[in-house]
Amino acid sequence: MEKTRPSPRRDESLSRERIVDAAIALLDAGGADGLTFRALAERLATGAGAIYYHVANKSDLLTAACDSVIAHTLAECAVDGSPAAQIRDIALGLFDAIDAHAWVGSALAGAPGELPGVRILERIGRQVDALGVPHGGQWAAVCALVNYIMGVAGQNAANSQIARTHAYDRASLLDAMATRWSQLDAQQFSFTRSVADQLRDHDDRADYLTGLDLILQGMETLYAHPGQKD
Amino acid sequence: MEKTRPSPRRDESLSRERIVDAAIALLDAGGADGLTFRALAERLATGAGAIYYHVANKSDLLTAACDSVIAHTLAECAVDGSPAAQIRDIALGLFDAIDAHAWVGSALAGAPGELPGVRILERIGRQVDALGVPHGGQWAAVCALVNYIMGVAGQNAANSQIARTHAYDRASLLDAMATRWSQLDAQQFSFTRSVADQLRDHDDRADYLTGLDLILQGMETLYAHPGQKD
DNA sequence: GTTGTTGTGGAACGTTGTTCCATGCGTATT
DNA sequence: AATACGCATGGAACAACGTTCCACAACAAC
Repeated sequence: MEKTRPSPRRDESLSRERIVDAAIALLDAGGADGLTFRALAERLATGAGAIYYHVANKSDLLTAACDSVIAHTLAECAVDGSPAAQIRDIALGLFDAIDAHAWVGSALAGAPGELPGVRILERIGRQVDALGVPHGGQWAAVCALVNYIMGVAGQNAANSQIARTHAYDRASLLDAMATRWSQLDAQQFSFTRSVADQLRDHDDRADYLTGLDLILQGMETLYAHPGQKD
Repeated sequence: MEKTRPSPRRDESLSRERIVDAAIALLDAGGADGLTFRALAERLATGAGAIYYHVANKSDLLTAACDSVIAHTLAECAVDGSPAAQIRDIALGLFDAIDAHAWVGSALAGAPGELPGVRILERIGRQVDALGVPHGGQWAAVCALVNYIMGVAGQNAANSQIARTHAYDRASLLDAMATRWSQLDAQQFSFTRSVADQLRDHDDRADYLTGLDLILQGMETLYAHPGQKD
């Protein structure tokens, strides 16, 4: 039986929601390392112990913050259009959300099977079903899409983590990486050197979409389905 | 000018290689949290300060340990067969390596653009080129493959991290997750519930390969190339 | 033997997540 | 109205971590 909250002592009393909101603010401002129980306590004008009454531990808090962002992101994705178009819309929405809140990437990667990840699985799974993929192949197909998205998310998270700790911007980070790549051994790393230049001014978002389309195309080809096109 | 090492004081003196090997042993035994400068110092019968003379910091050490595993793994992959077959071989080799040393997954994800990641990029890039993908599409294609592999790696790392801290084995972990999924709201999470059962006894490796083939198939379809089949 | 450099070991510092507990406030009971 | 109870709070304390620092040992060169 749910007991109605016995009217908090103040209107500004502590609550899981207020804690999660403050955590998101700290994470957005300081990256994954910006979330600290001490900073959180200060921002909420309380002690560290009080927070633990509403939140199990840091991992729990991080997952809750992540879930808040994911839920809001998915709520704003289109619910019409062809299945493939919806998948692209969801994937792009997630990309932009993770780009804006890089910590979401690592939080998502660190909490497999938890609510935020499940939300993504659900939304993509429905569209894969609508796409006509046979039941036997749905699990593998959805996993492929989700794993790809998570992989990109992880890379983005790591990149902006590095950018933050080194106080670089994205451009100089990529430039430094491209320079390092082009100094590699010519024989041992011929391919890497050949793409080092493209690294400098490539479009993350566009490449992301291209990769997504590769998977979607593979699904369409392998699970040949009746007619419906993008 | 390279100065020849002035003959170390002992044969069992400290060296970067010995440190990295000890780090790998600790990581294999205790997961990503098992690597500690104190534990490392104890195992090497020295102090923490001495280690810092050979290694810049923990991140540097972790990347070096990761690179050692990746380099050895890639060295054992087949160098014959069709490009697609070689890509599968490389991807499977990486999967097994990360399965055996789960910490490699997170180390790889946390060091984008560093040597271990570049090794993977290079090996896959060459095969994508051999596959007949036009130069303009190679970067995106390779990124798609690598991102997918990294996504799976991250998930595996997170899963075995959880399994370790909760002292679960893989089976009970998946079982607990499946149970949690099947208790979700029937309307809001219909797809997730429909695949919850498949979660219990699915084959990670097989699903991984299926996803990989999805991408390879997409590449074959989109970048239609002359003849060569798997 | 003396000097100088290359490595070494361990103490110390600042920061973190987490635990613990004395205390305050609100509600219910008498 | 006074008391008692329990939810919720704030902050002190603890163990562990990465990292820095420095006194000093081992070897090489002279």
